[in-house]
Amino acid sequence: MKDTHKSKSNQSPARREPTQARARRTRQLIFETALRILDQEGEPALTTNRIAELSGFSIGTVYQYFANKHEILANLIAEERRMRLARIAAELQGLSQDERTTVQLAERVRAILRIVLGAFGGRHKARRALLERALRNSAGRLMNEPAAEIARMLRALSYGSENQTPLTEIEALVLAEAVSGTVRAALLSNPSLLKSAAFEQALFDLTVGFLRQRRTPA
Amino acid sequence: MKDTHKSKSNQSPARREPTQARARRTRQLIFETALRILDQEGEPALTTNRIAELSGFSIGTVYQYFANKHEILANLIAEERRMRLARIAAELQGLSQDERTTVQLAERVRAILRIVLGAFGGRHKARRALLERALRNSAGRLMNEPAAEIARMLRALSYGSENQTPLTEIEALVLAEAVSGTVRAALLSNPSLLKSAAFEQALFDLTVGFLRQRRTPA
Amino acid sequence: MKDTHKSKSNQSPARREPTQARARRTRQLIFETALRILDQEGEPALTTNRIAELSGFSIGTVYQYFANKHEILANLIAEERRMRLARIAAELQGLSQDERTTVQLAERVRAILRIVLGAFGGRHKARRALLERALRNSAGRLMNEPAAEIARMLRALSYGSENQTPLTEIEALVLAEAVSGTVRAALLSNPSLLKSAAFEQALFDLTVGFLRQRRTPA
Amino acid sequence: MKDTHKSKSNQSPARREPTQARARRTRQLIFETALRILDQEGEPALTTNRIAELSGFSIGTVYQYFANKHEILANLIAEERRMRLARIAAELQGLSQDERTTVQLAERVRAILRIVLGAFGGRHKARRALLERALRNSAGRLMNEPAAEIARMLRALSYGSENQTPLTEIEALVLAEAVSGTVRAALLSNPSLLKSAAFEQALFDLTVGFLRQRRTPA
DNA sequence: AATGAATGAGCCTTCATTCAT
DNA sequence: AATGAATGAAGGCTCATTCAT
Repeated sequence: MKDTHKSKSNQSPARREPTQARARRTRQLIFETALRILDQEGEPALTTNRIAELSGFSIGTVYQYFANKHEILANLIAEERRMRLARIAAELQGLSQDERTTVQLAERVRAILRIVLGAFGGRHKARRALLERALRNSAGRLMNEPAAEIARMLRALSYGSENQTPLTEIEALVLAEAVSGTVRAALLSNPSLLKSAAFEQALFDLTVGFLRQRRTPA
Repeated sequence: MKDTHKSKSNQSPARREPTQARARRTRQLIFETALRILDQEGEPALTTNRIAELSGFSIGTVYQYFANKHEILANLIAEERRMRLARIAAELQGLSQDERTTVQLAERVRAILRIVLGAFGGRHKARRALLERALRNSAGRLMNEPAAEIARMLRALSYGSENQTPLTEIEALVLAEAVSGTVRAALLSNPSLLKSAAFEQALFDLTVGFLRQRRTPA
Repeated sequence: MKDTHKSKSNQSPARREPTQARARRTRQLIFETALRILDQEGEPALTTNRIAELSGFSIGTVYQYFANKHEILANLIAEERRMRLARIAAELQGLSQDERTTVQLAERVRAILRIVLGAFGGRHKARRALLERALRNSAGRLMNEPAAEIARMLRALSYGSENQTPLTEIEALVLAEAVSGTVRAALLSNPSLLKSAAFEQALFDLTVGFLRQRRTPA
Repeated sequence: MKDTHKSKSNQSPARREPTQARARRTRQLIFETALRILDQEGEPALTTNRIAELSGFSIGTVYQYFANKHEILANLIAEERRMRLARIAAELQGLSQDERTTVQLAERVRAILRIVLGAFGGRHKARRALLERALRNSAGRLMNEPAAEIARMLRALSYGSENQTPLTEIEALVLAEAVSGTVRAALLSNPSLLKSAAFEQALFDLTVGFLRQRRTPA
C-alpha cells in the first residue's frame, strides 16, 4: 500500500452526512443561494465567497457542507435535472393512465412535447448557465443527459402504437437530441419561442415526420 | 493606481497590421498555439500566459498581436467558422452544378447531410470548446450561427422540389437546430457516430420526415 | 476572458467593516505599512504587492480590507488631512477662548501661523507624496483643500479686528494659498525652514502686510 | 522609471549629439509629440511607445535621441521652464528700459505681476502635468525653480525704490513662493482666475503689502 | 540612421481554500 | 457546528527597453 500520504479523504464524497434537521436546512439554503446567484447575477458571479455572503453563512460553513466548488455545481446540476425529470415523470403519469389502444401517435407526441416544453419555465438564466456547464463537462456522458430521458420516453412510445418497429438506440438518440437540441437552442437564443404554437407545431412535425419516415424508407 | 497603465487605445481593432513577413508568421504561430492548447488542454487552460509559454514567444509579443484575450478567442471562433463554412460552400458548388430538375428531394438532402457531416473532422476538442464558447455568447443571435447556414440551405432546398411550400423561419430554425444540435451532441459524446451510416440515415429520416410531414398536417 | 473575474461589487466602499479586534488591527497595520512605504520609499514604490510584502500579510489580505489600490491612497490622504485639521482645530480652541476685544490683529495672525506651522511635523516624505497626489486630483476642488481651512480662519479673523472689511472669496483664497503654498514649498525644499523665526516672520509680514494693504489701496 | 532594466548607460547624457540638421529636427519632433501627448492625453498616456507612434518615428529612433524616458521628461521640463523664463525676461527688457527714478514701486510690481501672469497661457494641461512632475522630483532644488527667478526679480526691485532695505534670501523666497504658489494653485483649480482683475489685485496687495510691512515691523 | 519585433519584470486583482478559534 | 481572517497561485495586461536587421 502506498498509503504514505495522509489522506483525510475518507470523508470526501459527501463532506458530512446531514442527519440533523438544522444541518439539512443549512445545506438547502446554501444550495438555493447558489441557484439564486446563478439566476440573478450569472455564472461568473457564482463564487464560493459570494455564496457565503449571500446565504448569510460563513465561507467556512459552506465548506463544511461541500468539499469544493465543483461539488456545489455538480449537486446543482443534478438537482436541477432531478427536478425537471420528476416534473416530467409526474405529468407522464396522467398520460399513461390514459393509455388506451385508441390513443393515436399524434396525440401522444403532442402530449409529450407539451410536457417537455412545459418543463422549461421559470428561472431561465440559471438554467442556461447550468446547461452550459453541464455541456462543458458532459463529454461522453450523453446518455445521462435529459435527452436520454426523452429518448427513453420516445422509445416506449414506439411500442404499441401505429409505429410498430421499436426505435434503435441511434434513432432514439437522434430524435431525442433533435428535440432537446432545438429546445436548448431556443432557450439560449429566444426563450419566448418555447411558448409559441408554431414552434410546438414544428417540433411536432419533426417528431412525427421522423417516426413515419423511418417506416417508409422511400 | 491604474495611473501607470492607461488607455492610449485608438489602435485597438487590429493591434498591428502585420506587414512584415516575420510579424505575419509570429501572429500565425501564436494563433495556432492557441488552437493547439484548446485542442489538447481544453478551454480553461487557454490563458494568455500559457499561449506565450507554449508558443515560445513572450507574453508581451502575444499582446503585440492581440489586444486582449477576448480578441484571440474571437479570432479563433471566426476563423473556425469561416473555414467550416468555406468547406461547405465549396462542396455545395459541386452539388448545384448537378442541379437538374430530376434531382429528387431525397438525393439533395442526402448530399447536403453528407457535406455537413463531412465538415466535422479533425480537431474535435478544439471545436467543442469553440462551439461552447460561441454558444455561450450567442444569446439572441441564433440566426448568425452555423445552424443558420444550414437553415438557409434547407430553405433553398424547399423550393422547386416536390416539397412546394417554402419553410417558414421557425421551421427552418427548428430543422437546422435539430440537425446541427444532433451533430453537436454526437460530436460531444461520441464523435465516431458522425461516420456511421445509421446515424446519417437517422438524420436523413429526420429531415425528410419533417419536410414531408409539414405538407401533410395529419 | 474576464469571465472568471467579474463584478459582484455591491460591497465596495468599505470592503468589510472591521468588527473583530484582529481585523481592525490588521487593517491598521496594512494602513501604516502603506504610509511607511510612502515615507521611506516614495510613491512609485507604493504597490499593493509591496504593501503585502512589507506588512507581512498576503496580498489577498490586503484586498480583504481595501477594495483596490486607489482606496488605500484615498484613505491615506483623507486620514492625513483629517489628522492635520484636527490638530489645527484643537489648537484654535485655545485661541478663541482668548477672544477679548483687545486682541490685536498682529497677535492673532502670529498665533494662527504658529499653529499652522506646527501642524507640519513628522513624516515629511509621506506627506509630500500625499500632497502631490492630493494636488493631482484636486483640480477644481481647491476650496475643499487644507488651504480652504486656512482661508476660513483668516476670513473669520478679518471680522472684528482693526481690519474691518471682510475678505472677499478671492482674497481669502489668495492669502491662504500664499501661506500654504509657501509652507508647502518650504516643506519640499527645506523643511527646517518651518522652524526658523525668520521664516515665520516673513509669513507674518506677508499676511499682515496683505491685510493692511488691501484697506489702503494706495 | 522602472530601474529594473539593466542600463548599459555609459552613453547616457546625450545619446547622440544632434549635429546634422535632420537629426536636430527629428529630436524636436519627438519632443513636441511628447508635449502634445501631455496636453491632449494626460501624463499617464505619455509612454515611449505612444511617443513613437504619434511622432511617426519608430521606438528605436526615439531611443536614438533620448537614453530613456526620464531624459525625455527632464528635457521637457527644462525646455518648458526655459521658454517661460525667456518670455518673462524678454518682457522685462521693456520694463527696465523705462526705468526712470520716478517709476513707483506700485507700478513696478504691477508690471511684473502682469508679465508673470501672462506667462501662463496656452497649454494648461501639459503645464499642469509638468508642474506636478517637476514638483515630484524637485526635492531640495527649490531655488532652481521658476519661483527663484521671480525672487531674483523682486529682489532686484527692492533696490533703488522707495523700499530701501534689500530683501533677505528668506524674504525673497517667501514672497516668490507666495506669488508662484498662488498662481500654481489657481492654475490647477481654476485657470480662468489668472485673467481676473480681482486676482491680480489680490496678488498686488500681497506683494506690495509684504514689501511695506517688512519695513514697518509693527 | 532607422526600424520594429521581441522581451519580461512587474503591476493590479480574484477567488478557491484552509485553519485557528 | 460555525466563524472569518488569512492565504497565495494564477490571471490579464502594460510598457520601458533592447537588438538583429
